[in-house]
Amino acid sequence: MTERTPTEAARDIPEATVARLPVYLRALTSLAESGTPTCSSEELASAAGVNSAKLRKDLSYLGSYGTRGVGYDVEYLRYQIAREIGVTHDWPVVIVGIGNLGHALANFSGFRSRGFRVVALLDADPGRHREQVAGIDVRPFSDLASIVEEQGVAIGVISTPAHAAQDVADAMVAAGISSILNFAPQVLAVPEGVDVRKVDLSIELQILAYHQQRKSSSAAGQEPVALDGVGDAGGLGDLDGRVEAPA
Amino acid sequence: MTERTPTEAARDIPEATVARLPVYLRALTSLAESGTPTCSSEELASAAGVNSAKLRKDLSYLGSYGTRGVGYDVEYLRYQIAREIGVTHDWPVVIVGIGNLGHALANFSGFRSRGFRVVALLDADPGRHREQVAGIDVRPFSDLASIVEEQGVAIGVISTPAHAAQDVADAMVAAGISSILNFAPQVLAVPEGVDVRKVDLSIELQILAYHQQRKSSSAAGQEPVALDGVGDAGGLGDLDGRVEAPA
DNA sequence: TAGATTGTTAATCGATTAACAATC
DNA sequence: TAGATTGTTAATCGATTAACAATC
Repeated sequence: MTERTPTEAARDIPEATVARLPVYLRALTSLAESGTPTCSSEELASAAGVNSAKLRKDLSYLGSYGTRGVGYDVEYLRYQIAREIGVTHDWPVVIVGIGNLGHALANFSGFRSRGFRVVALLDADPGRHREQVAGIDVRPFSDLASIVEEQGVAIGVISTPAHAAQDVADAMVAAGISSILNFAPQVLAVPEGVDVRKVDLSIELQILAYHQQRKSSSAAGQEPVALDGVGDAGGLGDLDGRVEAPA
Repeated sequence: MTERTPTEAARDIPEATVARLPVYLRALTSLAESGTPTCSSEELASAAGVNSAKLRKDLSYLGSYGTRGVGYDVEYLRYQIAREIGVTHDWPVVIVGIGNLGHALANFSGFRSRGFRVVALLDADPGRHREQVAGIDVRPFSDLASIVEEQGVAIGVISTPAHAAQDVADAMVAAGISSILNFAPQVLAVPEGVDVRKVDLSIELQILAYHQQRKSSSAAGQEPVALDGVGDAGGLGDLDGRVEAPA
């Protein structure tokens, strides 16, 4: 809880709201492209996939940008949100780990169009240093520090295998990066003040599987297949107390 | 809100807990691989990147799988969590949209190793139907329904461009899929009972940018700025002073 | 037994939601 | 003015956390 000066105060946007602002931004961009000059909280909420009470509450943390009885000016609100998020200017980004996923990320147009500029692709494997990906040279990982300094990079993306991720994170932090997007399935330890967000594909699928399992009353899928080695972890007591009551 | 029979009752695991179970599972797998037979809540929590109170509270929703004074049996707890999530058996999965990201997903080993089996890759572009990706034929999108039926697919992954995503989702739902992992930057409308999780790369970066902006005193990603140098955050009305309510 | 650690309680914190007064 | 819609309030719900009694 850092103290704020009165001038910039009033500024404590809840995390849940911060996470939705980019969704609103996208919805507004879409409305703007279709030529809609104005929208109600109901319309915008629906385009963003939330309810209107939540939308209005969220927007209220930014200020009063609507007009009662009328709604919101699409362009105006869009700009205000973009400014709040910080995407009114360019953010240079480095991507470390240029395997399949790194390739996809480097080519991802959604970054560029939202103010994120990929300034370097790094990989520890010298075999990849001859490649170009998305028109950008793949360079040695050891170039990280100089690139970060020269280009003022604050955001790094990790798309290496899990075993390399912590080392990469350490190097990023040492180089001055303080925001990391981590795609490696690995918990990262970072110092206070460094933000890490993780995107974990297999975790997302597992969450879906959990709910799916409950929907299909355990029926759906196939037959239970033993998890390597773990199969009889519980032996008899296996489903002991819990006795599922499945099919 | 489905009614539960008494035998399988007691089963209402909070969403926040469900989302962490896969993290615990991974940490336990890692401990198991390193030959650790037993661990305390403190150790496991640290490996999973949460505090131990939260871990114990989470595990308490599953049952009492630990031993006071001792800790948890790694293999046993691992099996219990795997069973709870539903990854003790195989989940057939289809991926629709085999561009850069679809390629990466098809090749992602983390799926396979966690019980997700990619049974088909689909793309609407006939130009891609000759390809093989990760050893799997790319087939026409129109094959979706028959594949879902034949293979009992319950989970679908969408990695198409945004404009195609809703149509793909509709087709998936019509075919009988009721869990969708959506990578397209598009809000999906689906009927009650269908679960959608979204992974949105540019939203993640925007959330990082928001916090980064506040860390680096609002200035564009320029100055590296000391990590704890947040004290000065805001400079001097730097952000055109947050002078809200601009009429 | 003495030491260790779980499982649970209760307090706190943060997020969601419905309702409505303010006001365009 | 009358109708519409915001911004805010207050109630509710869910998640986190510290503390500790239970118990191995």
